[in-house]
Amino acid sequence: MPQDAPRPGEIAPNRIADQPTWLISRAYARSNAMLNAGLEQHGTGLRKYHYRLLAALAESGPCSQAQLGRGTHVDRSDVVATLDELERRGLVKRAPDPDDRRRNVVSITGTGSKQLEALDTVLASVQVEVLAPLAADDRERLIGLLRQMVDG
Amino acid sequence: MPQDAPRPGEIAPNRIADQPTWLISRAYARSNAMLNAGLEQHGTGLRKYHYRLLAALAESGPCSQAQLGRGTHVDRSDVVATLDELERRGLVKRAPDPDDRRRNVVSITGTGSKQLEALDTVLASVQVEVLAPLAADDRERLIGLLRQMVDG
DNA sequence: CGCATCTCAGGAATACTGAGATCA
DNA sequence: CTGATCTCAGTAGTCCTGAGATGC
Repeated sequence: MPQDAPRPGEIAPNRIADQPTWLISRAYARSNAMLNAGLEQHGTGLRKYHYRLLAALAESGPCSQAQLGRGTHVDRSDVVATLDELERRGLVKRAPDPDDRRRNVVSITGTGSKQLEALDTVLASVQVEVLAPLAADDRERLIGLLRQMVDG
Repeated sequence: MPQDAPRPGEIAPNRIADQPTWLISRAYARSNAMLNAGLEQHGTGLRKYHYRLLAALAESGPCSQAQLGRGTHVDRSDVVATLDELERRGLVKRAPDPDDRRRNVVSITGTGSKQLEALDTVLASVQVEVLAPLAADDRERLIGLLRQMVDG
């Protein structure tokens, strides 16, 4: 059981409570907890990195590991390990690129697409859960502001 | 050198790009990078946890380790290790609580307060940097929405 | 040559769990 | 006895770095 739930009358450092870095960190912890709970509920042992790579592959089609890493912000080193895992489960395939023999062409398999669909369903409800405290128009507003901040 | 900078024409998974969990994760990565850069520039080797505990102590006065952990969302186990480090540097003091002998009363020292002041200066500019891509009124809006999300 | 790609080995900070000893 | 506190030991996932081998 988590023993660190805030209590009435406990210290809550106002000095940092309004700092964007603090709020973003809190938002991330919250969002991540819900995301991990969703992934765990799915029960396949797949995690954030697996999902990111599968989603990118499904959307953009087969591509190299380097492209995959850049598009999903997964480090090149972790791409290798995550793809090892996905390949072991038969969710993706690696094949040498005949046009550039440095590269692997990674593609999602049929099994992988099915897994991804199931994951998408679970994670869509996580998105709703994350934004639940906000009114409908505030959700769009927050998304817009965040996108502006990370893109700019 | 980071090789994972996005390139024009590279895959950018739209399927997940508008998901709150993704945006929050991106925002956190960005904010955290700036925060860590600020802390490193300060050059004392102090990190997020050290700062959180120092800030909470300065604001709320001496308190127990459990209170400290709950107020700052630092795990009880990490509170111990972080306080060990802070105490070793003379930035905080631990003393047994005469009223409840299970507890330590933790307080910030003069040296600790000075360090905290310096950290506050550095980190204040990080806050500005994090919000830089947004217009002035959007910054307030984002802060309000985030607070609402993490509090609700 | 420089540069990109894939892989491996490993580090560092974050976040957490379980258990034991102590004490209210 | 129940439950809180402090401590220790250890784990897991995230994020990152350096270096080697290969190929453009």
